[in-house]
Amino acid sequence: MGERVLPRAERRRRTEGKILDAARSLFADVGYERATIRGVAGAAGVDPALVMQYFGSKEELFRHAVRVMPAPDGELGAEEVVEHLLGSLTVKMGELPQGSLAMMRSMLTHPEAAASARQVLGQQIDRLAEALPGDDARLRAALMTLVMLGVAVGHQLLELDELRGVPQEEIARLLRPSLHTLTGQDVS
Amino acid sequence: MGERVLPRAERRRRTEGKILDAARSLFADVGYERATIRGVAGAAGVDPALVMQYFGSKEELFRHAVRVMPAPDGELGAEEVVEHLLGSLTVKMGELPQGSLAMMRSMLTHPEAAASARQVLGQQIDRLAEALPGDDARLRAALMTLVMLGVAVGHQLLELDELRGVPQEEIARLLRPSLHTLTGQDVS
DNA sequence: GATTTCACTCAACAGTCGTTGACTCAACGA
DNA sequence: TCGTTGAGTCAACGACTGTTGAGTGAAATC
Repeated sequence: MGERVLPRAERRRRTEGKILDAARSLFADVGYERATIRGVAGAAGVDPALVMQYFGSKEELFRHAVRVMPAPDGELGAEEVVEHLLGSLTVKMGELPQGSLAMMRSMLTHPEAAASARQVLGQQIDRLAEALPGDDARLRAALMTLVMLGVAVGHQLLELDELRGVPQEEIARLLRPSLHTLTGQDVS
Repeated sequence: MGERVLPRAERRRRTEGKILDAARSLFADVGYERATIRGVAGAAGVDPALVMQYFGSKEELFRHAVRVMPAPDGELGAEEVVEHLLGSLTVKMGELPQGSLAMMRSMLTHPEAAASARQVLGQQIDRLAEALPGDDARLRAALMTLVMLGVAVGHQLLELDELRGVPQEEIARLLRPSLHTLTGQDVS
């Protein structure tokens, strides 16, 4: 057939990619503890020993699988912060990168995933807080972040019937006022 | 010492209780998959085989540990629904019953815990929805429930620094307007 | 007081897991 | 062309898991 002979470096790259894809998918589906090296290797069409040879350990494989981008930041106004959050919802409802899903799926049971989640949420909170007025900005930023986390968990991981098939625009529309009141813009 | 001789039935009851307490605590701390029968038995000061003899299997033990009360319902107005939610937050911030914590901890990785969580959240949503006006009441009820879930997860399970030591009244105060806008009371 | 019941323990089985070392064979450099 | 590198496989080890069956001794029953 069209079986081209690939140079070694390229072949290595592709195999590593297949393993990482399989790992991300499995971690996202069943979480860290239920995902097995054998399962990942099987899904990638590869021997389990190869996974170990490439990534060293299951922990390290997980670490590579959930590597998360450092969030490109720019100065935002308090107003557009809400839209940015709702935008991240849009991406969350569609195809949230499987690496993030894997991290979220495991964050309640795998200590390292929990630490990673704390870090990601923490810098999200930091970004929000410095765009919000008031001295309890951090607390309100944390609550806004957790609102989004709750919705993402309910939709992506628990797959609640009430959110199934609901267009993200409608969720964003309903959530917008709630997030807006948390910005502390309006005087009480 | 004061070692009274207990009748068999009473002794059995106490031992089962110790096992269930240990199970709830361990399930809540590390989740279903990382909790072991040996760990539960050790914490209860009992042989692992006894846990099996009493509860049949690890699954059954978990089922008994997370048994949740059927939520005593009464007809509520749309207004007081928010206060009821915030009240459940109060209990969530303090000592949410360990059984519920165990269920929450495991809901992302253990399929049966996920099903249980879906059921509990579902009936919570139902209660809310029938107290809310509008035809998208169920969706708004689901979002309100997920808001609370997100806060509970962030505080109880992830233990975010931003929420550590924050009195529940302040969280309730900040969350109240957000939940209120989700009731759909105000015209747009 | 003899017998039965039952709470509880001990030791082991069988399966699965992460991990490892020796091995095969094709691509590479000289 | 020949030795070397490295991608990939195979079989196994040791640890840990849920689970089980036989066994022990004290409380319950007669």
